[in-house]
Amino acid sequence: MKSEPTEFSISDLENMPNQTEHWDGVRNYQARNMMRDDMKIGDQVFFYHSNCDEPGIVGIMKVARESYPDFTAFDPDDKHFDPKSDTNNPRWYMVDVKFIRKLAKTISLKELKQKPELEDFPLVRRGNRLSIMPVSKQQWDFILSLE
DNA sequence: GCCAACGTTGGC
DNA sequence: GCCAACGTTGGC
Repeated sequence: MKSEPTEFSISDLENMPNQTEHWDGVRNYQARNMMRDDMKIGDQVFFYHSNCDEPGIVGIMKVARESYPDFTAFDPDDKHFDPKSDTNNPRWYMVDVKFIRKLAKTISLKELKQKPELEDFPLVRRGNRLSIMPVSKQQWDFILSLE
Protein backbone atom coordinates (compact mmCIF):
# COMPACT_ATOMS: atom_id res chain seq x y z
CA MET A 1 0.00 0.00 0.00
CA LYS A 2 1.34 3.39 -1.01
CA SER A 3 1.14 6.65 0.85
CA GLU A 4 2.89 9.95 0.51
CA PRO A 5 4.87 10.40 3.72
CA THR A 6 3.88 14.06 3.88
CA GLU A 7 0.26 12.91 4.00
CA PHE A 8 0.56 9.80 6.14
CA SER A 9 3.85 8.09 6.90
CA ILE A 10 4.90 4.87 8.56
CA SER A 11 5.78 6.93 11.65
CA ASP A 12 2.31 8.45 11.65
CA LEU A 13 0.89 4.94 11.72
CA GLU A 14 3.27 3.92 14.49
CA ASN A 15 2.12 6.89 16.55
CA MET A 16 -1.60 6.30 16.16
CA PRO A 17 -3.60 5.09 19.15
CA ASN A 18 -3.26 1.30 19.12
CA GLN A 19 -0.91 1.85 16.15
CA THR A 20 -3.94 1.36 13.94
CA GLU A 21 -5.61 3.54 11.33
CA HIS A 22 -8.18 3.25 8.58
CA TRP A 23 -6.81 3.45 5.04
CA ASP A 24 -9.19 6.05 3.68
CA GLY A 25 -9.17 8.04 0.48
CA VAL A 26 -8.66 5.29 -2.07
CA ARG A 27 -10.68 6.38 -5.12
CA ASN A 28 -9.62 3.82 -7.66
CA TYR A 29 -11.79 0.81 -8.42
CA GLN A 30 -9.01 -1.74 -8.78
CA ALA A 31 -7.49 -0.71 -5.48
CA ARG A 32 -10.90 -0.67 -3.84
CA ASN A 33 -11.65 -4.16 -5.08
CA MET A 34 -8.48 -5.48 -3.54
CA MET A 35 -9.32 -3.99 -0.17
CA ARG A 36 -12.93 -5.10 -0.39
CA ASP A 37 -12.44 -8.61 -1.75
CA ASP A 38 -8.92 -9.79 -1.08
CA MET A 39 -7.56 -8.31 2.13
CA LYS A 40 -8.22 -10.47 5.17
CA ILE A 41 -7.60 -9.98 8.87
CA GLY A 42 -3.97 -10.70 9.69
CA ASP A 43 -2.70 -10.34 6.11
CA GLN A 44 0.69 -8.67 6.10
CA VAL A 45 1.20 -5.55 4.02
CA PHE A 46 4.20 -3.54 2.90
CA PHE A 47 4.01 0.19 3.57
CA TYR A 48 5.41 2.11 0.60
CA HIS A 49 6.37 5.79 0.64
CA SER A 50 5.65 7.52 -2.67
CA ASN A 51 6.33 11.00 -3.98
CA CYS A 52 9.32 11.61 -1.73
CA ASP A 53 13.11 11.74 -1.77
CA GLU A 54 13.56 7.99 -1.66
CA PRO A 55 10.44 6.17 -2.81
CA GLY A 56 10.38 2.63 -1.47
CA ILE A 57 9.17 0.13 1.06
CA VAL A 58 9.66 1.36 4.61
CA GLY A 59 7.72 -0.95 6.87
CA ILE A 60 5.31 -3.77 7.51
CA MET A 61 1.75 -3.66 8.79
CA LYS A 62 -1.19 -6.02 8.89
CA VAL A 63 -4.88 -5.90 8.16
CA ALA A 64 -6.66 -5.20 11.45
CA ARG A 65 -10.21 -4.87 10.14
CA GLU A 66 -11.72 -6.10 6.91
CA SER A 67 -13.42 -3.77 4.46
CA TYR A 68 -16.15 -1.37 5.43
CA PRO A 69 -17.44 1.82 3.79
CA ASP A 70 -14.98 4.69 3.53
CA PHE A 71 -16.93 7.32 5.46
CA THR A 72 -14.71 10.17 4.27
CA ALA A 73 -16.54 9.86 0.93
CA PHE A 74 -19.75 11.01 2.66
CA ASP A 75 -18.30 14.17 4.19
CA PRO A 76 -18.57 17.28 1.98
CA ASP A 77 -15.80 18.91 3.98
CA ASP A 78 -13.41 16.02 3.43
CA LYS A 79 -10.72 16.16 0.81
CA HIS A 80 -11.86 12.79 -0.51
CA PHE A 81 -15.58 13.61 -0.62
CA ASP A 82 -17.44 11.85 -3.42
CA PRO A 83 -21.03 12.99 -3.99
CA LYS A 84 -21.69 9.79 -5.90
CA SER A 85 -21.11 7.66 -2.83
CA ASP A 86 -23.96 7.58 -0.35
CA THR A 87 -24.52 5.72 2.87
CA ASN A 88 -27.14 3.43 1.36
CA ASN A 89 -24.94 2.46 -1.52
CA PRO A 90 -21.31 3.17 -0.64
CA ARG A 91 -18.97 3.34 -3.57
CA TRP A 92 -15.69 3.28 -1.64
CA TYR A 93 -14.36 0.87 0.93
CA MET A 94 -11.35 0.74 3.20
CA VAL A 95 -9.61 -1.53 5.68
CA ASP A 96 -7.88 -0.82 8.97
CA VAL A 97 -4.17 -1.47 9.17
CA LYS A 98 -1.96 -1.95 12.20
CA PHE A 99 1.71 -1.14 12.46
CA ILE A 100 4.04 -4.12 12.83
CA ARG A 101 7.50 -2.67 12.34
CA LYS A 102 9.70 -0.38 10.35
CA LEU A 103 12.28 -1.96 8.09
CA ALA A 104 15.89 -1.62 9.15
CA LYS A 105 16.42 0.27 5.91
CA THR A 106 14.25 1.53 3.11
CA ILE A 107 14.08 -0.92 0.24
CA SER A 108 14.04 1.65 -2.51
CA LEU A 109 12.11 1.53 -5.73
CA LYS A 110 15.44 1.91 -7.47
CA GLU A 111 16.74 -1.26 -5.87
CA LEU A 112 13.53 -3.18 -6.56
CA LYS A 113 13.70 -2.22 -10.22
CA GLN A 114 17.13 -3.76 -10.54
CA LYS A 115 16.04 -7.23 -9.47
CA PRO A 116 15.16 -9.69 -12.21
CA GLU A 117 13.25 -11.69 -9.57
CA LEU A 118 10.70 -8.86 -9.43
CA GLU A 119 10.08 -8.50 -13.15
CA ASP A 120 6.42 -9.35 -12.67
CA PHE A 121 5.92 -7.27 -9.54
CA PRO A 122 3.32 -4.60 -10.47
CA LEU A 123 5.18 -1.86 -8.60
CA VAL A 124 8.10 -1.89 -11.01
CA ARG A 125 6.04 -2.16 -14.17
CA ARG A 126 6.09 0.86 -16.40
CA GLY A 127 3.39 3.41 -15.83
CA ASN A 128 2.00 1.68 -12.80
CA ARG A 129 -0.05 4.00 -10.65
CA LEU A 130 -2.05 1.67 -8.47
CA SER A 131 -1.86 2.63 -4.82
CA ILE A 132 -2.58 -0.91 -3.68
CA MET A 133 -1.24 -4.02 -5.34
CA PRO A 134 -0.87 -7.69 -4.59
CA VAL A 135 2.41 -9.25 -3.47
CA SER A 136 2.95 -12.95 -3.98
CA LYS A 137 4.53 -15.07 -1.25
CA GLN A 138 7.66 -15.45 -3.35
CA GLN A 139 7.89 -11.73 -3.97
CA TRP A 140 7.28 -10.99 -0.31
CA ASP A 141 10.06 -13.30 0.84
CA PHE A 142 12.47 -12.05 -1.78
CA ILE A 143 11.83 -8.40 -0.99
CA LEU A 144 12.31 -9.00 2.72
CA SER A 145 15.61 -10.73 2.00
CA LEU A 146 16.86 -7.38 0.70
CA GLU A 147 16.44 -5.71 4.07
C1' DG B 1 8.25 21.59 -12.13
C1' DC B 2 7.86 18.36 -15.99
C1' DC B 3 5.55 14.95 -18.18
C1' DA B 4 4.36 9.99 -19.35
C1' DA B 5 0.94 6.92 -18.24
C1' DC B 6 -3.34 5.93 -17.08
C1' DG B 7 -8.29 6.44 -15.28
C1' DT B 8 -12.61 8.89 -15.64
C1' DT B 9 -16.05 11.70 -17.76
C1' DG B 10 -19.38 12.88 -20.91
C1' DG B 11 -20.86 14.25 -25.65
C1' DC B 12 -22.12 12.03 -29.60
C1' DG C 1 -19.69 2.02 -27.43
C1' DC C 2 -16.18 5.33 -29.02
C1' DC C 3 -12.94 8.59 -27.94
C1' DA C 4 -11.31 13.38 -26.93
C1' DA C 5 -10.63 16.09 -23.09
C1' DC C 6 -9.35 16.38 -18.72
C1' DG C 7 -7.54 15.14 -14.05
C1' DT C 8 -4.35 12.48 -11.24
C1' DT C 9 -0.33 9.85 -10.03
C1' DG C 10 4.23 9.69 -9.04
C1' DG C 11 9.06 9.14 -10.68
C1' DC C 12 12.55 11.98 -12.02
